[in-house]
Amino acid sequence: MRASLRQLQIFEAVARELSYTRAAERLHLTQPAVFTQVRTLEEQIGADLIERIGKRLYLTEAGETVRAAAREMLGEIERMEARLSELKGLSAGRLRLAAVSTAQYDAPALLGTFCRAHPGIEVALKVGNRGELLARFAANEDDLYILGTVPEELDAESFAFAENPLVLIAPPEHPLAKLHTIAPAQLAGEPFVMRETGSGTRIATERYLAAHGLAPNLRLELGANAAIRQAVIAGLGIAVLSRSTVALELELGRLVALDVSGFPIVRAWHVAWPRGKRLAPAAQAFLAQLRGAFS
DNA sequence: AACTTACTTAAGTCTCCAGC
DNA sequence: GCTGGAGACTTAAGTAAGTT
Repeated sequence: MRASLRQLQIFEAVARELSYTRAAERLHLTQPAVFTQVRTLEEQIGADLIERIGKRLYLTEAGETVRAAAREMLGEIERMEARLSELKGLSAGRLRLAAVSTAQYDAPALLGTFCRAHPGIEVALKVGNRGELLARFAANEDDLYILGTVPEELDAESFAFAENPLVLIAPPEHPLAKLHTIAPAQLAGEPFVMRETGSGTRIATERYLAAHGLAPNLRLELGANAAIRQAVIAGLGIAVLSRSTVALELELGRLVALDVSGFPIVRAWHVAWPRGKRLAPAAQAFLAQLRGAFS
């Protein structure tokens, strides 16, 4: 048998996703490439590993066996790489970082500083919404996670490393735009554009409104901060967003930050990792940089 | 019935490497 | 240094199943 490590790696991804397309996305390949690799592996092994019933894929018994073996081998290789990079210190290694989408405006600057200080370290940044990030956390897919607040029920170690002020934005022609020290009660009935339930800024907005006895008037729910920004510019409502998300629009005057008491809501960015996780030198160095930046 | 999604196949490109 | 084969990948076109 001449199965290659690459074939096993690709097969493992397909077995995990039960989809050639999703495995291809995960591996940054095209779907036919993934398909042919798995087909070649099957030919090498001389057995079908995957069967298709209708549109769904299933692992055969041989597939389950190969998958278990592939996981062990790939895990062993990962441990070997980790040990080797420890031996090499910070001259080599990998930092896998995941950040909530709101942080995507702040994260690159942090990474830039880190990459200049440690050019031998390969850095991967995944950006997703809060739910996606927590799923990745649960699956232990990254070294460190950057998010607004760390859920209490999460078994994580964390610390705050930067301020994250949330501003209340409106288009410049909005009646409240010219006013100063606006009372929260004047927001009653204002239509809001918000992120999906469970997002950090959504939670902060609802908490603020509730604290002032206001019921949220949700006009539009959008899944991305950029979309919310455009909706507010278009006059569909007002919104609470991280200041870094709208810094450029505020500067250009396409949006204004309303001077409502209580705003900006000052929150902090947190970095988190699974409690007890043995962090690689690269991750430890990144944490040290973050600690240095805020203190 | 038309459309969308997902898998399959064929043909071709690119890169690496052994052998001359 | 050149050449040809192998391996890994992409593009393009096609088919089948599920959805609207």
